[in-house]
Amino acid sequence: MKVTQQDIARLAQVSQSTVSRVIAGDERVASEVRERVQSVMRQANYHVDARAKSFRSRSTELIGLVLHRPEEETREDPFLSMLVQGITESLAGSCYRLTIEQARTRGEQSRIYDDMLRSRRVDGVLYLEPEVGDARLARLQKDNFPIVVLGNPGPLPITSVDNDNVLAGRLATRHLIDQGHTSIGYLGGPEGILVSDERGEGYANTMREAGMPTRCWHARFGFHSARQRAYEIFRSPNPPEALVVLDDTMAVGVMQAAEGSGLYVPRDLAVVSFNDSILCSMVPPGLSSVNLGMNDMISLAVRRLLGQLQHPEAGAAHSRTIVPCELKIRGSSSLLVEATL
Amino acid sequence: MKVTQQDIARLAQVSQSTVSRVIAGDERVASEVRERVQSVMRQANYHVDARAKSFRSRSTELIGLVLHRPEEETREDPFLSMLVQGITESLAGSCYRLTIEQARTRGEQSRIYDDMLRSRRVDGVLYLEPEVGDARLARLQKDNFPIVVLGNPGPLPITSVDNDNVLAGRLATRHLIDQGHTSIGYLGGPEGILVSDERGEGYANTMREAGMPTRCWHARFGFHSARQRAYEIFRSPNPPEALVVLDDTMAVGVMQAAEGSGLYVPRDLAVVSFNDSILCSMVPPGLSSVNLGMNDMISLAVRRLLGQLQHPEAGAAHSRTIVPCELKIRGSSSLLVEATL
DNA sequence: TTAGCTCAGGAATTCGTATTCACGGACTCC
DNA sequence: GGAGTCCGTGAATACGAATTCCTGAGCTAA
Repeated sequence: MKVTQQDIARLAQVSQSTVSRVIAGDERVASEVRERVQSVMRQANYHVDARAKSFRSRSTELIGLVLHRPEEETREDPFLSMLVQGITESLAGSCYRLTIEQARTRGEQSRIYDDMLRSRRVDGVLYLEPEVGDARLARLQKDNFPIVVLGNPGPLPITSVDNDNVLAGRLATRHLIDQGHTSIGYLGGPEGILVSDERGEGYANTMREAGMPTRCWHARFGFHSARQRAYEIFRSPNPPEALVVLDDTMAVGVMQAAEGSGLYVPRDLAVVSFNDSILCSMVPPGLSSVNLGMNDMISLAVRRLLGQLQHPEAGAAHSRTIVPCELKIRGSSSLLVEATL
Repeated sequence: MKVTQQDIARLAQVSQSTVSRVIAGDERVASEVRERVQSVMRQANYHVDARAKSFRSRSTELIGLVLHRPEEETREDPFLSMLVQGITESLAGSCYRLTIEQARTRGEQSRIYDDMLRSRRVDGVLYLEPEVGDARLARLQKDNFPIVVLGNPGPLPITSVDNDNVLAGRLATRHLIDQGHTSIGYLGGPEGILVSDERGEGYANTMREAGMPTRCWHARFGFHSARQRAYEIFRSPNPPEALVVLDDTMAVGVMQAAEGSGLYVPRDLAVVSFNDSILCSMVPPGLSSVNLGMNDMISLAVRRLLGQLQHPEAGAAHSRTIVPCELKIRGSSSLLVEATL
């Protein structure tokens, strides 16, 4: 049957309290007793019952993350992989672990976060990309749950870690302007996606400041959709000679469409995108891309959350951190750069 | 303060037991009482305390997964993304959720699985790619913990879901032979990786049966390492005219090295790899790849595990399922196929 | 009419651990 | 040398929900 601290106590001729103290590493237990208890525990193959422990100590030692259901195209999304690996790696060494749920729809996400925290299934959450004006998030914040937002919490006083998508958009656009292009377009994701809009905003601001006209297109996420939209763009009356594209996957679609349309990259079409993923090295002539510091962002967010969990009293303080981004220039945007992949 | 069933009971003028019964959906509660209780719960914004519930009902409603630390190159591994999305999606509708931990080393993985189960942090696990002769896994099996292996459990009587890597290796090789190639090599991962060895075995068997000599190379995982190794291969005295490569990412590295070595794919070098990921469509002229049915494998494994959790009495029975694999032919292995990406 | 049965719901118990309180002995300090 | 302090340990309690046991009311059947 199940071995409990009671059993260990009996075998080691001590009380259950002492067993608990040994496990907790309480200094006040005599080393002789401690060793006896530890030896018995080892022999009996005792493991603390996490359920009882979390019940009694009021802590599940779990942090939560809610994804939303991927579209078919984003099943292989490398960002999710980075996210999960980054979080679990940052959690190593702490007592906390990660639990993940999936929301069917965008709106369901906040419902699940709410339920997770209120039913105490987790001690805190990494809140992924809240929607603007998320009332549930606001209430959770008021109730002082440990939350760190990955993205933009809007006006809410919640600790957040984000990257500067507007700036990233500017960097990409500025670079293309510096390369001498004047006819530069932006290909974003579906309308209303914050990340896409922000990068587009950076693009638009920069173009306006340079006195150049802006041209924006939208496509669904993923390679195929971007490729198809790019074909349409290249067939249009006055196609752009450079494109800022929402992410690397989509940019690869664009480059393939360029090739299929008889356009050479970067001579006939320059491309810059975002994320600086491994893809950028994979496709000739190399894809220029803005590195958004995702890994830093993730590990920083975890550190912030762990901080909150360890110092719950500091509830009032919150911070907003923007990780720096950096443009990596490769062959897709510059003839000067060798095809350094 | 915290709202408990006690509080609800008081407000609704019933006993705590009745509140619990209402929550559990017990038929025997009069509908009038039920509605009163439910209304009070809603007003008080009551949420069941998951910690107390899991303590009392002896179930955490969590299933566990242990990753091992990625090498730098596999941080963006799309397989992990598929895995997490597939699992969480398959779990939707059940009461179970996913929790993920990371092992620093390959050997630590089984330690963590062991601890998870023995300390009852999870109700069951999806056991990823056990090492051959994993003694800890054997003991867990004996102790009747709910486990489904994703991969090969060896001789252990544990339910498992796997793909047939040997067959996949055969399909890839057979195809290259059918294309008229005679000098076909295999580029695998690091030595001792089961998946790599199995695919290599399929390759070797097929070559032997066709009376052709085998040539195997190894590289570390990832794009860069494969590219570098491929350059070396192409510089060698008698380079192969076709390569079976461990996975798509590595195959892209190979194709890039081919281009850099003045070899045209598929004319001078044919390439076939495994996974049939989105990459295959991304790189010209399209990468032939064996689709291993990962998505099916994942959702099947989850279903099996849920089955075990719901029918723990059927402990003795175990099954082994092999999901079918299928070769997708693209431009990298056949001149006949248009560059259909 | 009464023994027996059904049924809704209350009272009491239980799960395994962490923690608080209590206690006896050893020690310190004036 | 007596009062106060510290220390190691055991006894007792609390955590919140699920569950078992029990009760009293209403019903059926002989």
